[in-house]
Amino acid sequence: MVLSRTSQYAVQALIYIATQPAGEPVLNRDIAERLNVPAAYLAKILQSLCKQGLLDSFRGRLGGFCLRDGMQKTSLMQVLLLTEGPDFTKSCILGLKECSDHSACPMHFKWVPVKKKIIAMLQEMNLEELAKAVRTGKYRLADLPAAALPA
Amino acid sequence: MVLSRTSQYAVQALIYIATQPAGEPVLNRDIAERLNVPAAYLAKILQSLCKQGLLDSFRGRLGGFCLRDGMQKTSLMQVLLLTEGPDFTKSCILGLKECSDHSACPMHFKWVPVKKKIIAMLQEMNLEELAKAVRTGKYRLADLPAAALPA
DNA sequence: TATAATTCGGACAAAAAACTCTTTAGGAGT
DNA sequence: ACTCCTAAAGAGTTTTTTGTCCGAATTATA
Repeated sequence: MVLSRTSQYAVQALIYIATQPAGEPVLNRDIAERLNVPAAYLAKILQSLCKQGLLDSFRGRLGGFCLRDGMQKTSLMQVLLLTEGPDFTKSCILGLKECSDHSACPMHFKWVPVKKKIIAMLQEMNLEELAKAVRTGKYRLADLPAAALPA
Repeated sequence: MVLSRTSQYAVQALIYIATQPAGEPVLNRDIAERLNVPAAYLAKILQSLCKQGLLDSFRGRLGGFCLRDGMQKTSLMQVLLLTEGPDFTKSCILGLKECSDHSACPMHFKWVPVKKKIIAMLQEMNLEELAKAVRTGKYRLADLPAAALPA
């Protein structure tokens, strides 16, 4: 019931970045502090998301990470396809290499409709919306009291 | 989308054991061959399931593993609670230690109903039923052609 | 131009998960 | 009693995931 830690950090960080004023780069260090996750590891994850086109990065003073233009509405599904790999939704729950309607594992026909629900849920949540809900104070992004929010 | 390999092996093995005549111990070696899974590793998993009360084991000639009496109807939920641990269903999808209706992560209220579907699915599937469906040839347990079945 | 602040890249380390090997112990058949 | 077949147990190995460290490249500003 479970995403890899890498995916969890990625989603948390992306939502956090989306809560911040667009165009102003956010420091890796600040994200890491705010989310209470290892900074050096988070940096790797963010760098990878840059290469994959979700984020822009800027070096030097006033540097940091921003959502790339037009990526505000990226769905969690798209994010997880990047962090978990393109087979994220494709694999058999019991690990069979071949498992389809035609030749199925014993869980297949119960699992497929549930998996569809999961996919639908992930597709209907996007960074902008989630960030908005976090900004209103409705939700917590980390195991810490909601941080003071920018005016 | 996603069980640990350990859980996958456990479920596959338990269903396989349930397909075999009750009371006749099944050899670890045979299960491993049938499922195409590392035998020594599978043995550890089965030993653990013994300690946890799901299986009985017998040493020496005519030894092997059987479902413990009365465990035929064990649900996949019960199995996964053993293999994935008791927090299997309890943890936050974003990894927050505290995440509840009262103080939620941004995915919480979308995730909870989906999680309920998953849990319901896992609770309504039990070893006996699954084994029966496999015995009829309806489903495959491994990436191999369905094995010849005992008369 | 110098400096401080940042990301980038690669190597490294630690921890967890997956898997193996070897030895011991127990039970069945002869 | 002896032998063979099995699981049990524990240590060890390999692979993957998670996490650290450090030096180099880049940029704003004084």
